[in-house]
Amino acid sequence: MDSEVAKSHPSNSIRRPFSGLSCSICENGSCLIKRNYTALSESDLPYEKNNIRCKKGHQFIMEGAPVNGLFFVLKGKVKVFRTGINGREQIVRFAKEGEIIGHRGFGTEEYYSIGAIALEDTLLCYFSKSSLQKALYKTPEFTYDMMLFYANELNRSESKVKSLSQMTVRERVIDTLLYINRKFGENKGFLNVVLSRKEYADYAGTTEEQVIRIFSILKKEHLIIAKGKRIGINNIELLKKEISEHNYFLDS
Amino acid sequence: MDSEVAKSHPSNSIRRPFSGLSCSICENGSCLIKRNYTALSESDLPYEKNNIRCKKGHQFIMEGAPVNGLFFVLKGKVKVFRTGINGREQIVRFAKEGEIIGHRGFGTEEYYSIGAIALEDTLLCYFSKSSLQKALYKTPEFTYDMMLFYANELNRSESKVKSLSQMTVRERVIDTLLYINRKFGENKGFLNVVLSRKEYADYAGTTEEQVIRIFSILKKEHLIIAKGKRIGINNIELLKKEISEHNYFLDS
DNA sequence: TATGGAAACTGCGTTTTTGTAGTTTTTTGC
DNA sequence: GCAAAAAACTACAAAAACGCAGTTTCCATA
Repeated sequence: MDSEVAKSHPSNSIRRPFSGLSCSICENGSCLIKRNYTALSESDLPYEKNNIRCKKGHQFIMEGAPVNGLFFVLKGKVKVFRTGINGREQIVRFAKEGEIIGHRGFGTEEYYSIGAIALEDTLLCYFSKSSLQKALYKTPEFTYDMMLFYANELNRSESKVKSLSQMTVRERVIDTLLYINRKFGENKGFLNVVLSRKEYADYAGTTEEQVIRIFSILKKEHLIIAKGKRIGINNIELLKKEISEHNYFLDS
Repeated sequence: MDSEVAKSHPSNSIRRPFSGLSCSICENGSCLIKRNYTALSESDLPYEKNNIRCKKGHQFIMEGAPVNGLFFVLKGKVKVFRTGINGREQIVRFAKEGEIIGHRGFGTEEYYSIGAIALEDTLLCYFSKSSLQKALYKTPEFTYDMMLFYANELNRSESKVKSLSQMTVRERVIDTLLYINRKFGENKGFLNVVLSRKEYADYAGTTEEQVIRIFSILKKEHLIIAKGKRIGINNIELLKKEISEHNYFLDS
């Protein structure tokens, strides 16, 4: 399967770099990287010894720290944020198993412009900048995939620019709920991740009180349900319809 | 010089793809592409016959049109936008000589999510998707540069997300003025591009009236001057200072 | 340089969003 | 399971942003 994907190279299929890295392999201590890229040998993209286990709440990337490489999420959930005006937190995105963290700093910046915190116990794999550059240099397929990955992230980011500049707060909160739903899915009728109202606000670009107010209204309208911190989406079709004019970008 | 840049390949220097294409060459009819990428031959990235001359106000990319390639701005100024809610226009970015237009659609989308209009008489060079993919496939350096270019755009876009979600309208308008100043520069004390108040608003994510109101205030505070549509920045240090907490990303 | 149309401007009322402060509910650690 | 702490909630007041409608200024063109 891997080789088949690799062969189809210059294509428009959305394929995430590192999609060939399998979690189970790294979990059992000795890590052999299952590769998409047949041209890569062990020495090109060596497995770095420091697989990192993060407890819930641990911040493993600090804003402003020098960029030495990037993280690959093997297992768990992560929030990526930056600190804004008056220390107000801006959540850039959420990440789960199979995604890359810290790639924004890879291109041109010397220091991380974001911080990253584990939302639950999380297993990470770390790749140094130098080993990545070696791999990129040697493997056009890999570089091409990285390019597409960035292009995709750019689309998602621009979609957010649009929503922030044109949607009402209510719409942005709904948009956030749908994003979380796409990203983490549901479990027994509730979103498969527990976030505080403030975290919803920090992603939606508003305040905690606004989120609380709008959640209250949505509950009265039977569009969502809330049991404490756990939120469930009752009528996803109506929610989608409400923001359908605004073509939000699918980012599962 | 070109070959020296090309040799330094896996580096973090910000180098725009196509930076080796020189405007003067294309202007005189017969176009020989001056290349950064020594590995590329004429057949890899052929010069497409349709160099396009756009009159001021001409829209050369329509939203929703199929993506067949991308445009390289040889000369002139362009605004890139998308139409949002209630037909409200959202200006995504401005582009000048040496920049790429339509690259967002290149990655994974089949249709342009943006439109592009020439702000003045503009000369464009068009590259088809297929010839680009061939060139990308063959030339890791080129792909790497494209990757960095996307990474850069991503940073700029995320910076905008931050400003939209955390700045006041006044701050966003100032931010826009500084962006225009960085992008197009000044000429005899005035910004080197003429935009309507509505265009400033569409970039800042607010309304025409707000821009007018804030321009009035800034004039009274002697921070800017306005002679009709032409805007000049009087005290750039104070303006920068006002939004200095918010690390806006330099995008010249 | 006169003129018609477009853009810029202003004041004011309305709506939306935010902030404060105090109460209730939920979560967490022992 | 209990108590303390944290988070969620509510009502109200304040601030920010918006939209309309009418006026003035600018600018391209005849």
